[in-house]
Amino acid sequence: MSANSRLTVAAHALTWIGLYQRRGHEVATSEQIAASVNTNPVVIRRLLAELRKAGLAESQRGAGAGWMLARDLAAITLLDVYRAIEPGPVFALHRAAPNPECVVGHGIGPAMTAVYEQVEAALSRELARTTLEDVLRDVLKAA
Amino acid sequence: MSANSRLTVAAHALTWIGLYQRRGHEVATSEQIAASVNTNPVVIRRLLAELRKAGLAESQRGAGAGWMLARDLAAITLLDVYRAIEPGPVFALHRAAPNPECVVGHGIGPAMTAVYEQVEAALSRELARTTLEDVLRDVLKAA
DNA sequence: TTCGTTGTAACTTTTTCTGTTACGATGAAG
DNA sequence: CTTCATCGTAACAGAAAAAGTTACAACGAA
Repeated sequence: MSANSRLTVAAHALTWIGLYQRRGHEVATSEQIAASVNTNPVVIRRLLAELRKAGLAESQRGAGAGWMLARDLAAITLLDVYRAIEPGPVFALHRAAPNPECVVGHGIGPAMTAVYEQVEAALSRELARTTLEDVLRDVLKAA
Repeated sequence: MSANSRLTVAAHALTWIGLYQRRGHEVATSEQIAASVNTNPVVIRRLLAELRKAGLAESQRGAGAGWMLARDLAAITLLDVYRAIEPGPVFALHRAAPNPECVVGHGIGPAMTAVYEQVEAALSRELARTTLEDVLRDVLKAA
């Protein structure tokens, strides 16, 4: 599976902002966040832009600009983050449509789709069980 | 998510072999299977080679060669197939290690790993609930 | 010996994520 | 009303994996 790190980085960024704000700061810059994640600030801005569209983050422009949480860490689940940044499903059907004249080729798509929907539902239930507050608690416990 | 169709194609191939054998044939060739999946025979051979390593399929060489199931369709779950062809996890941690001097950068890896293990477990449970016999039944029902 | 099929290497194409550079837009501060 | 730090975003390069393709040696039943 060509796994990606988008959910990890998004959770990292939001958790970082949450902790930073909890320590009395107004806004966090993409450069600060990128320094913690160890990546390029543009990568962070792109991800946070998607999270803003989903109503999880907010940004200010101009001098003293930066990023804030739109809601408390406890009100953001990993499912919220996942849905904000991963539009596609985990499993895909055939790249090219299978032979419709073959019984299996004809029926396999709907059959697998039904299974994949159950899998996505289970995955969603699991991601919904953890909030970013839980993540931050684990992070601070490890320190 | 960079979804891939490997599980779909593998399930398709095994189900096709199962149905073909059930209709009285000894072996199925990669060319026949590829015609149903609508792909290149080498793609099928590569996938089936991995399934053979996992003990799900068998092959004969020489003239009249081809592929057979190593066990009945009812004894193969989608989890078996998934494990045979997908070595990696669904979610990845950071590509480059985050800043270890930052509290979040230091603790986020273990925290997310714990979550991802729960997610993979849920995904496995769900895939284990469906056998290829179930898939074939759905396929034939749709015909 | 023939011949159809597997086994596998090698290469190309496609796709997605990631990293990087560049620069206009914004808006608070002075 | 100028300055300047930061966002917003386009554009492109690089990396990695899946998928497609070609080629050919190895095999083994007939």
